[in-house]
Amino acid sequence: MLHREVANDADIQFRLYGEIVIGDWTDRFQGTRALPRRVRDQLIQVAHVIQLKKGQQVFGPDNIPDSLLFLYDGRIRVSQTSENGREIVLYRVDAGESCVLTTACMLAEEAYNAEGIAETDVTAVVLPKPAFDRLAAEEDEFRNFVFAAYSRRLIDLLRVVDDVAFGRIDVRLAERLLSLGGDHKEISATHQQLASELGTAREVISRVLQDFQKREMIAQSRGRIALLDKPALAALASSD
Amino acid sequence: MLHREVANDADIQFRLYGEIVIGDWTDRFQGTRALPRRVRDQLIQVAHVIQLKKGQQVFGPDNIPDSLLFLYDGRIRVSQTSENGREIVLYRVDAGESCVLTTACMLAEEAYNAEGIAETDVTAVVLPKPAFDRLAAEEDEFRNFVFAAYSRRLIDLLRVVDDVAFGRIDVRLAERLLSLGGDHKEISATHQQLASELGTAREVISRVLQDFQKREMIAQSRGRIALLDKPALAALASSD
DNA sequence: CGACTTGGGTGACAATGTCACTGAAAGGTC
DNA sequence: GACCTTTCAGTGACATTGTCACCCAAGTCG
Repeated sequence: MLHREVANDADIQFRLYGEIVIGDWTDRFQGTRALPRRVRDQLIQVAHVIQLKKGQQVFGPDNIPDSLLFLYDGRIRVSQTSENGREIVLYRVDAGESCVLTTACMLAEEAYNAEGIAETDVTAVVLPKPAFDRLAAEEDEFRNFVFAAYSRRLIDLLRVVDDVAFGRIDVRLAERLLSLGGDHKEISATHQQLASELGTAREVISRVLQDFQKREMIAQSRGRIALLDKPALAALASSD
Repeated sequence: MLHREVANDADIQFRLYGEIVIGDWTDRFQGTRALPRRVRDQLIQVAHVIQLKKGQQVFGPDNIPDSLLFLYDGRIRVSQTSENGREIVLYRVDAGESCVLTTACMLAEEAYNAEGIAETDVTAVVLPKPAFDRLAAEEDEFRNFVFAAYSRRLIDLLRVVDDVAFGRIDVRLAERLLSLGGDHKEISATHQQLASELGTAREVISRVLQDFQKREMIAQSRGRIALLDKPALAALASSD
């Protein structure tokens, strides 16, 4: 334990005083992989790499970076919070994708209240706006990559609207439990966190989970949910 | 009346057999106005103008044009419909804006169930994808225009999510009544249409309007709503 | 006039959100 | 271990919103 803390301190030192070295990140993204070697080398020059700890804010209402973010490793959760504090997850940005929402705001010059949180430790490449502009102008591959990123987010949001406006809460919860669970049999999440996923209240989640438990689809303990009967959950989830 | 029908026929003939002539449309859009004269003349060559009657579908799940639409005149309502037939208006595209959602779908290669309806008679300029690509590559102004259009839609959708997930229905309805009314004192809309605006059910709208009526903020007759007390509606609308 | 279509009203009930409160579970301190 | 604090979850009462079934009124058209 002590050993681990020392290691962490060393990490931080490295982050503060040294250059973070990762492999050729331009290999990692569809939009940069296909570029000529010359351009990629330039990119590696002008962009810089940042690392964020799990839980750190990547962007938010008060913190709008004027650059494009390439997510090299990790995952970012983008969510929106209402005035009265309720929250809803809009989508997640996975490694290999870029986070266009910040650029969106820059261009539209309108306020919005979405924020991005590092859901895991994150390594990302920050591409300053001038470089972004130049690339978008000169490289077809890159431009299409960016357009596709925008498009994906638009589609994601259409889905969220559909779910929130027309979906049943039990169906949505079953769906989300499965997707959060992935291959695992257990999820580590509080009721409040699940409520924030779906944009509802904790009490609602508690009630629905009670119901799931009675039907023996899940088992609960503090902060954990065991997925006992995934097929049943899947059946419920697809009954929309 | 007969006279009018003849005129309409003539219109259609003109549309079918002649070129529709509108002024220099490139003057109408931020993204094209700033382009060099040479490019604008080329644009006018390759793009073609279409006219749609009020109520016609501009695009939909089964009808995805692979081109960018510039809305020269009129208004398009973009909405989404659930499986059980409920509908919600996502945003409106006004004259001078472009409709990027269709291009979004092309790029993301995913299905979605949004559709665009001409809310008035519409005149639009269709820019084929090759020309779009070339412009996006070569002209900064144009590229920024397109990015800005995407951004605006993203922001619009964030707003819809926020409203649907966290907003009260009476507040949202008051808001929408005012925005639909514009400068006028009266709105021509059925309860069902208002329900489709907000993604709710007709009965809900009926109830809330009854309430508004009791509070003397509006008066109702079949298919029409008179806005009697706009300040009161505005107060309610901004009490979110 | 009478049949038909469309728009709107209503009551009962279901689903979801809100509020106020309770107690249980985990961690830290002495 | 005993005590305290914080976080997490359960619960009942109630408000809001959505669903269903059905009715009636206003226009339309023969």
